[in-house]
Amino acid sequence: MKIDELIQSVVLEALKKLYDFEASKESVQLQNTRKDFDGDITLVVFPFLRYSKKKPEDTAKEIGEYLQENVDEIKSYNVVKGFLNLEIDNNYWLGRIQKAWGDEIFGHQKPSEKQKTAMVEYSSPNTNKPLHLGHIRNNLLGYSLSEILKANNYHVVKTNIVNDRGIHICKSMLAWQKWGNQQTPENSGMKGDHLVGDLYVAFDKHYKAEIAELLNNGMSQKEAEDQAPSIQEARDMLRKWEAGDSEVVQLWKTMNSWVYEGFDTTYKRLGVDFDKIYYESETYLVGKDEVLRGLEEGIFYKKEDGSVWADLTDEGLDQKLLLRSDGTSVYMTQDIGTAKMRFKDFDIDKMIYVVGNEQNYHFQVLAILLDKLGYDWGKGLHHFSYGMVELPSGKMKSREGTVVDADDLMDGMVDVARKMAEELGKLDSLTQEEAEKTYEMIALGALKYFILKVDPKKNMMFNPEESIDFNGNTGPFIQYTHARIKSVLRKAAEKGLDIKENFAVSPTTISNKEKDLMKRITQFPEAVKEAGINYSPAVVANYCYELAKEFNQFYHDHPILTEQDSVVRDMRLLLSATVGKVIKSGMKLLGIEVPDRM
RNA sequence: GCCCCGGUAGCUCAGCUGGAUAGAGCAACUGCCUUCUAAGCAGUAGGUCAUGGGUUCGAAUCCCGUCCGGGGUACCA
Repeated sequence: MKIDELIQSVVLEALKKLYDFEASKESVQLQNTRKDFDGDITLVVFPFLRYSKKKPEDTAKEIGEYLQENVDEIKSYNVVKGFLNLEIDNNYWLGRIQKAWGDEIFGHQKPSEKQKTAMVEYSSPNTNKPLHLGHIRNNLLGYSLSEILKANNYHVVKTNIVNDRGIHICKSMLAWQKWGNQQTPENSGMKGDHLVGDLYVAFDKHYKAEIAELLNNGMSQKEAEDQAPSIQEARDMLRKWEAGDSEVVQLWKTMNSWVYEGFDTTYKRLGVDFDKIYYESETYLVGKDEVLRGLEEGIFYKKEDGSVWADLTDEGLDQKLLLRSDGTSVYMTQDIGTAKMRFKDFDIDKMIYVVGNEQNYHFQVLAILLDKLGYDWGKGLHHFSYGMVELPSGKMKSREGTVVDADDLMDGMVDVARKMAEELGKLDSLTQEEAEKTYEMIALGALKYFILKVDPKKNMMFNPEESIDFNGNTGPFIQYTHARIKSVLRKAAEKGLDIKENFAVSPTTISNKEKDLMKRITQFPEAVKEAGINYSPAVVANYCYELAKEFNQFYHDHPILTEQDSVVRDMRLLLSATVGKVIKSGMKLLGIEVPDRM
């Protein structure tokens, strides 16, 4: 039994014996003792005063006395106001570390029979432009959340819904036909998604020019936007696509394949992947059928112009469009179809959508609509709503060219990592190839940690000039700590020293810093669990940082290999090895690799 | 207008379901490499937790108002 559970139950016992009161588990508030006080675990006694009818100090003292007598691990206690600080025997912490080192899956829950299936949708790009910083946050969160859920005994299916059809891709296709000069990724050397993205921008440029001309000729803004030849042609192309025009469909397939190749490269570099990919072109008709069924069954209604709507005023919401008057489907229609297909394809217990908070309303409505359509899982959909990434210049806007491109960003960070490492002369002993691999690892580590350490729910600021940091509370700091540990372990191996798990030390030879570090390690499973419950990779990120920081403090003033007392040396070696293992394991949950040297 | 989210040090962020004197990093200043990796460690300075009320033994945390910022809001996704 873990020490806090034990203390909790003995506290309940004490309350019964001392004050004849049956308290609830929840009323026993245990927390880690603050650094400025003596002790390891603190019991807050304020809630018990009404039963003890004594002063806080006296109540704490009585409970403290009882605990010390009945819990072997409690060495001593002290009372400060209403806080009962308990000091735990050092050997207890050492025992936990010895156990943790031997535990293959320390921090993870054992996979069990009654594993639930969670499907996590993330990434969800449009196929008309390359991935940018906003997608990066999405991808990193989705991937990390999946890893964290796996560690919490979920069977996870990572999925991606690719928005591969619609007016946006037609715009790029049209631009290619008119101004593409037969360019392909092969003959231009361009990454496919960038090539298509540039065409999209080219379309927008021409379109804008046409609008300007029409405005000059006295047309209204709205009319001009509607009448411009480019947009007319794009719409025409979309109609042809929906009609299955072979030439259009062929071009569509070709250009999408360029984009997918580009995406794959970016995904691979980011270290994310998917178990199942859905394409909107394959789900939108399913959604349309569902909407039409809803219409027949009187769940939805049709307006005079032919458009189909849902009335959500009973739910305190508005009317929601489901099919346009021309019969074409909207985003909501497609999402209904995708959801239905997923629940048909998999035995899903928990469907999680990793989508930005700007779509909170959309997912609220989606859940209600699916529920109305008779799907009992509808209300159970979970929108993992994360905040936006803001730039110093404000919000990112594709058309205004203020986006930070994902590939460019990664390239830039690798450059900085390389420069930094060269200045420090850190990787001179490595081969060129090994060094490049390490730069990549550090750059990605910096980027991923920077994004994941922030509470997902909150908007965050990213300054491309300043946010690239490798010191302090950063990924590379944690990676560096791991490399340091590995270095010590290599030297230990050279000296023929093994990591021993079973040994006893005199409790007094464990320093405060060593104990702090041991306590921190034991908190890893709680951090993983909390991250799973709250859907928050940030919990794991911040834990890893605290652990690394504490290790560095320990490392600074505790010799390991040069320690004369062999038992103390073994303990420090074990402690270091365990920290290294936990850092690696924790960072893996964030999708961050850690190097053995840097 | 209405709905949702946020406001903590100059900047970027922690602060768990209310608990002790509000924590990190960056930036600034000061020390520490003949000893296991200085991408490190130690220290100084920096705060009316937007603001006004309320709830209670106790509020950055919960409730209400105000101000500021962001997002959404019936044929974009």
